[in-house]
Amino acid sequence: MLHVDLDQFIAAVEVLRRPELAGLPIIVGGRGDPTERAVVSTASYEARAFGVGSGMPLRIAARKVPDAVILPVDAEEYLAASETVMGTLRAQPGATVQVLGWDEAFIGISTDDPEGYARHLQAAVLERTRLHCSVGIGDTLVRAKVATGFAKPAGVFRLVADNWLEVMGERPTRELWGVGAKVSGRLAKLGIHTVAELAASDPADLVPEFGPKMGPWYAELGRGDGTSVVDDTPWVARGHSREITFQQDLTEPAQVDEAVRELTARVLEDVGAEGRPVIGLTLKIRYAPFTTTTRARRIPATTDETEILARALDLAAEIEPGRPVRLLGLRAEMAMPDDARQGHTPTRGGW
DNA sequence: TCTGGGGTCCTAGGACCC
DNA sequence: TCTGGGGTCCTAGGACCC
Repeated sequence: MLHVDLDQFIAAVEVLRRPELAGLPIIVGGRGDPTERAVVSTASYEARAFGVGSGMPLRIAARKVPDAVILPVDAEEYLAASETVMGTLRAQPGATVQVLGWDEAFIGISTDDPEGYARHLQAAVLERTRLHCSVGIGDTLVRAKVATGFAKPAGVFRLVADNWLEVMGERPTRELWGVGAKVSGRLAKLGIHTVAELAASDPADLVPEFGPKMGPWYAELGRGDGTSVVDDTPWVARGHSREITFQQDLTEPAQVDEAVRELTARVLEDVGAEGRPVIGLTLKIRYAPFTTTTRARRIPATTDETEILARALDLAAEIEPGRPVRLLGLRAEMAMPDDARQGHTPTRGGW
């Protein structure tokens, strides 16, 4: 299968509607105001050269790149561009398309010439959207996904069982899809630093550290193994959430109360559009300066918005009085239809 | 330097039941 | 008084991804 990933997607979409920005260091984040509390969503390659990356505070990014063009996030525009890209991929005869996000998808296809097919896809996407993409070819989803990293920008790379260890073996485990900073550190404590070492590890040896599911799964990941099924079953969200970072920390209970009403209204916009009952609520609380905690409740299934608001306010009542609050998030978990796809990427998280 | 906003899934531990 | 063994459900927290 193939994995398609648009190059610097958000920045590229911004350049499409403002061609004069081509070649400039572009930073997209928040409302585009670097004096506000916000972080970078995407930086163009020109801005990345200054050390700016996703997740960095916008204020810091602006300091690193004094000449940067800083733009607000325009989710609707990116979603529209994404739908055109995915539509182009789905229009390819014989292609099964599993969307992973705005700018990524797996493509299941049967072909004798995957490189040729990859080039064909790139040309089709470029012609339809004027956007460039990179394509990874693999014999598992994990290998295809990792391959795309070697294809950037605008290239094609093949990673299969035969060359997996040759290409990835000496690289740190952190480069695997699903291994982050924490897990790579815990693996290192077990003497496992490289992908080859992880691939050679006994899955049972990882169970005490990572549990019965994750332990063996990491060993499999080290070998690049896993599913090779591209699943285009429509995705059904398990829940919807909204977060607000306050420009000034909240100190009064009345402010918190008002914020929870606002959050609930926003979450219900998404939930209400689907009409599925809410079965759980989670309130995320970030106290200043930086401790995050959650309060969760399972609730009797309901679509009654007054009832849901009352439950959200119950959770808010558990916020420690007098402690400044910097962020609040509310997540509503919804009942799942029986035929919904269960987990559609080889890793938890993602889309 | 000071940390978005949207998601998914796993684990540990306690409560509770038989 | 001391306390099995298995199971499910729930909450809090952690980790990762885009």
